[in-house]
Amino acid sequence: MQLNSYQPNRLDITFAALADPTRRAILERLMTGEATVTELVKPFSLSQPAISKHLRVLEQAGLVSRGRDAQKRPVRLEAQPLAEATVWLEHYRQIWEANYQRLDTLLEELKTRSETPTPKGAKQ
Amino acid sequence: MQLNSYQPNRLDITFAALADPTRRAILERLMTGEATVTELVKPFSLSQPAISKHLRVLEQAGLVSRGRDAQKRPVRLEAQPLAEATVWLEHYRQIWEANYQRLDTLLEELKTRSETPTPKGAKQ
DNA sequence: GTTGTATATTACTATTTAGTTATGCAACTA
DNA sequence: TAGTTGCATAACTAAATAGTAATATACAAC
Repeated sequence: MQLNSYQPNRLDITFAALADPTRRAILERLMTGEATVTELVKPFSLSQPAISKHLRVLEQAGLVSRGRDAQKRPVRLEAQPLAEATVWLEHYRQIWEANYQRLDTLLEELKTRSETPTPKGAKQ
Repeated sequence: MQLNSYQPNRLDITFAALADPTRRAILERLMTGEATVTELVKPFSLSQPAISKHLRVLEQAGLVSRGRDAQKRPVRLEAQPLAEATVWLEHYRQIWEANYQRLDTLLEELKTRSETPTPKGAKQ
C-alpha cells in the first residue's frame, strides 16, 4: 500500500501468519504441547534466528504466547485467532453455499418452466 | 525460501490470498453475485490494474473464476478453497480445544482429588 | 473504419518478507 | 569466575508484493 500507510487488522495478520508452511508446521507441532525454541528448530533445516523470526510473527498474530523458564522461552499455542479466522471463513462460505443452492434451484425451476411454451427470444 | 525454490501449496496460496483486505473485500462483494472488473474497481480508491492484479491472485488461488461476456470478464466466487482452509483451521482448532479441555478437567480432577488425603504418586 | 469501452500487460518503484551469518546477553553449571 | 546453553538482535541480501502510469488488445457500436 505504498504511501497512505495502511494499518493491518487482526484478520490480515492472522491469515498472513498462516500463509507460511513453516509457521503452520510450528503450530501443528505446538498442538502436542509447549516447546522451546531449540526444540522447534530441530525438525527444520533452518537457522535458529529464522525460527525465532517466525515465532515473532506468530506471537504478533496472537497465535502463540511465550513463557519463561530459566533461559528457555517456552512457546505455547493460543487458539483464539484461529477461531476468529474460522468464523470469517465459515460465514462467507455458508453465504456462498446458500447462494449456490439458490442458483441451483433457480436453474431447476427455469428448466421445468421451459417445458411449457416459452416466449421471449426462444428459438424453440 | 531464497534458494532451494519451494513450491507453494494450495493452503499457502489460499491463506496468502485471504491475507489482503482488498481481496477479502472483493470476495465479500462477490458473495452478492457475479461482478465485472469495473464494478469491482468502483468501491476502491485503487487503479484498475491494481484490482486486475488482485483478481489474478484470487484466480490463482482458485477462489474466483472468470467468464466472458463480450468485452467483459465477469468474476464469480468459487468456494472450495474456502472450504479447504476452513477444514484446516477447524481441525487444528478442535485439537487444541480438546487439549485445553483435557488440561482443564485434569486440573479440576487434581483439585478435587487433593481434598481427600491422597498419597503422592498414588495410582490408588 | 473510427471511436469507445472493458480489461490485460508492461515497465517501473517502494516496501515487506524470509532467509543468512555474526554477535550479544542472560542465566545456568562446573 | 569461566564456560556453556538458549535465545534475541543486528546487518545484510534476494525475492516477492502491492502499487503506479502508460500502453496494448479485443470487442461493440456507430
